[in-house]
Amino acid sequence: MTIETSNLHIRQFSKHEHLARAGDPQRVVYKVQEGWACRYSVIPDGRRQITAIFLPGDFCEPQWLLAGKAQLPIIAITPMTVTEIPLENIYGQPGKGVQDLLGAMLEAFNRQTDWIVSLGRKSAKARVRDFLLELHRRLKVSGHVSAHRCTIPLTQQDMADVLGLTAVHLNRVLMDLRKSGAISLRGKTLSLGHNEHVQTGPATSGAPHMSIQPAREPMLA
Amino acid sequence: MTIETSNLHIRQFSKHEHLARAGDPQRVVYKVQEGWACRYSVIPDGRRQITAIFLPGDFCEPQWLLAGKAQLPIIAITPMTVTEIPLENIYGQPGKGVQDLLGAMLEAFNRQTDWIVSLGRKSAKARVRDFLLELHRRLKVSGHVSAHRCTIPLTQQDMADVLGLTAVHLNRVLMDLRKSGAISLRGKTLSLGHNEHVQTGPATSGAPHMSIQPAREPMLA
DNA sequence: CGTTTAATTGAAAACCGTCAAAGTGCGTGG
DNA sequence: CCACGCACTTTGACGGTTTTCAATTAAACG
Repeated sequence: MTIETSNLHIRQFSKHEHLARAGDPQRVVYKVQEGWACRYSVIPDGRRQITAIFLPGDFCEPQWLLAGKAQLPIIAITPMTVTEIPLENIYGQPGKGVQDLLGAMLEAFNRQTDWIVSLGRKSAKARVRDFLLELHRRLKVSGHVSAHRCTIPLTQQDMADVLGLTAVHLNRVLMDLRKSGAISLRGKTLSLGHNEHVQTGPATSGAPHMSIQPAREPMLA
Repeated sequence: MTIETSNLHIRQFSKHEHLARAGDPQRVVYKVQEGWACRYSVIPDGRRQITAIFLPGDFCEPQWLLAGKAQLPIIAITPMTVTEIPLENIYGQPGKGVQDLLGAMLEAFNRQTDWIVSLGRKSAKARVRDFLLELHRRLKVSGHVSAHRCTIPLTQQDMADVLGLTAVHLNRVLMDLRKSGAISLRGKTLSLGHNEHVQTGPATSGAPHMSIQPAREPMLA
């Protein structure tokens, strides 16, 4: 359902509804207002790998501007509210709109690079810890978090599919982290002990407020 | 060393020389003419994860156009010849140059998504097989390959660092693949049995000749 | 409340890493 | 030309991590 509100198309998705399916032509990009979504692929044996998580404030997905279609399906993890950003209107004026999207694409790119490092070289425990800390960090930006506590609407199967683990093993790691103190996820509530903001790893995603840094002149000025 | 040849800056790198270091401002993007390079990160315990491989014909790295700097180091795997593409000259005219770079960035993005799936959900054997097949496929584009044979200048440690494995285990998988027939890497020579061109997996990287598919009008027309 | 979905636990096996050593190839210098 | 050094590959034995299969408990939802 689409509603026009002062030049802003608002749209809702219900839990487990697809925002896009593989190959769908996309003439809009979504900006998430409320709720979580993810991009995933399913391999032949039926297992799933989640390859991106979309939180409030995120664009979904910037690269649709370039590709004109969704390569992979996006599904809502919770009920969602999004605004639609039409791509047609953006071509003519290569200004702030395009710049924002390309900057967001760069962020997403760097986040993927970090996940390759995580999946390739970190233990299950470190992956889980870093993932939860990253979620907490990203949620801060949109104010969905108090100092040491936030809500994670993912099931353990969802997290396992992000982290390249089985749900059973993820569960064991979560228990382990609880006993180790510091990080505990009970139900949907994530609690961080103190001193959990320390640098745990992202090499590229960098500072919370990363933006485009042109070599000389701003691109597309 | 930089040589001017009809408006084309040619540059050489020797084996193991860095094309860029973490944080380096970049006012150019390279186009690889000869040789291989890779992007990597090193985690605190000293282990390395390679997050991109650059082959002849590839841009290294398109996202420098947006970021204006290298987030991660790039190192030459073999001696290399590259041409420099200055970014300043490209800003003014948002034409083919920018479009090529953004298209290449999209390809790199999709390739990273595929590697997340591979690292997260495939066995070591499938990862190695798919990686070697992908290299063969990519080398075809630049004609560095005969039908069922090509040269892979990577050491087994390099490949292990791409695939998130130890060099010892990678070696065992390679032996296993040789005995299983079909795929064998001996020295630097990769030989494919017949019928190894079948679809093994990439969900997003798509057809060899992927290009930007605008939703309506070409972006930056 | 009953039904469904998600979380938790246990035991066994498969997969992959670690450590240590030996073998191979290749270029450099004597 | 040969000997040496060096980097890379290969092998074995062992241990740890993660998966698999199966069952049970707890929580969420009508």
